Amino acid sequence: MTGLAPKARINNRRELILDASAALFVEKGFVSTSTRDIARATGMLPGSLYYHFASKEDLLVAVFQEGVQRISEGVDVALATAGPDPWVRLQSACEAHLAMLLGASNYAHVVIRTLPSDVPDAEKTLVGLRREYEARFTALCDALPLPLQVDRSVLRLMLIGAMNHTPVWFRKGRDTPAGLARKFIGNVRGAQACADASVEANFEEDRG
Amino acid sequence: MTGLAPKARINNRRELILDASAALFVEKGFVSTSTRDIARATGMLPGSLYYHFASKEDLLVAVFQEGVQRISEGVDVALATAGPDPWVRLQSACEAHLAMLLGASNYAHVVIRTLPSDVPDAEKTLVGLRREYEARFTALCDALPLPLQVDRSVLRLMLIGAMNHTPVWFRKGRDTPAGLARKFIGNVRGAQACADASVEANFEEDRG
DNA sequence: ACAATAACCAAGCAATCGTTTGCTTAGTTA
DNA sequence: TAACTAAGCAAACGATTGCTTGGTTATTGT
Repeated sequence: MTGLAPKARINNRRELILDASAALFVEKGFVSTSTRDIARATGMLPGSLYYHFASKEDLLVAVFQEGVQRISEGVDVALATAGPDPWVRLQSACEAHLAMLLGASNYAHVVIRTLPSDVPDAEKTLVGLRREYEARFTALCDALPLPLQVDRSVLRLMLIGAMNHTPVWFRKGRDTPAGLARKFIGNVRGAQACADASVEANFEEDRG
Repeated sequence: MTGLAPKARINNRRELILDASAALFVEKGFVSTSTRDIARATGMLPGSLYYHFASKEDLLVAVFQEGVQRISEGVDVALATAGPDPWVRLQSACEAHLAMLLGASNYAHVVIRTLPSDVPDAEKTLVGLRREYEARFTALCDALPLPLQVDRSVLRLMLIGAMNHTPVWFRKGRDTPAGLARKFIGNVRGAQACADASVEANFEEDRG
């Protein structure tokens, strides 16, 4: 009777709780979201949440984890069909990242909106999860054909900062994740752009 | 006896309260900072704060306002001695912005760390203040000699996003605001860099 | 049919929240 | 010295917070 895994009952509302929490965490932030808010959104009573999650912070960690997994999968899928060109690969990753961040999934948004230092007890966990994800961009930037004097680390952090700031100003309809990814990469291609300038003007248009 | 302005007593602790609040808002965020935290940090009792500020939100607005003013002044001063070159001017502005953000002044950090949507009642005020400041970068980016197809608005938002993300990863000693500004601008100079490549390799070193 | 348990409700706990109130003290002005 | 006020203390207000506890329902395997 090791019985750790709970047998799946028909209606497992765990996911419902996670969905509602993700939406609320995006809308009001973690600290400003009360367990009663979540309970109300799921049609339960506050205490009932604690059957599924040990604490409010555990709930955040679960949402955060799900967010990291989804955005990771999105990027990985994009990279799997991106071809060999380093710049195209980076742009594809950015497009997937932005699509997750600006699209319907609240989970990814929680990951970049939640400041780990706001949740001291879970800080290390969250930072670790995020770093694990961002390692993808480390690899992508290291693979770029860049002059030696370019600080790839700064380039990566620049891109990540720029992308994670988009939820503040993005307006659906005026921009698209694909369009932004193209402009972002275009802006940092730098010297490369001189050589092979308009080579992929057509590549950009068959997406988004 | 219109007497709206309070006569200055010797020890006006308003600034002390603002300083302590700014530090705490940076460390723990606005929502997670209690009025008791602020009171303890200033050596007062919680209620005494309300002699100086009508509400906790008003206190935030005051800190935010001070932050916007300081970072604006920093950028304006930098621009006043930056010369005519549009790229140099932009880089100087970025350097000043980063210096404020990563330096000793907590006020500037509050401005970029506080998500206005976390404070619904003061949201419009904060957004307005921030936009007024960021207008400087709109002008700077519009002045850049760029190919027509470059979206200056996205370039600006990219830079701002990248800069405002630096507090997350910046390590004093490993980087400097001036160094980062140089790298940031270098990364987005793009096609320009081909033409006048190493012209200002010496310009960068006499600062920071 | 029966025991087991997943899933939830109902109620309330102690702690903390932002804020208010009434009063005191120190300093200024007349 | 008397009137006034800036500044803050002491104490508590009602509301909200995350969470616990004990009981209830409904589904499940046997």
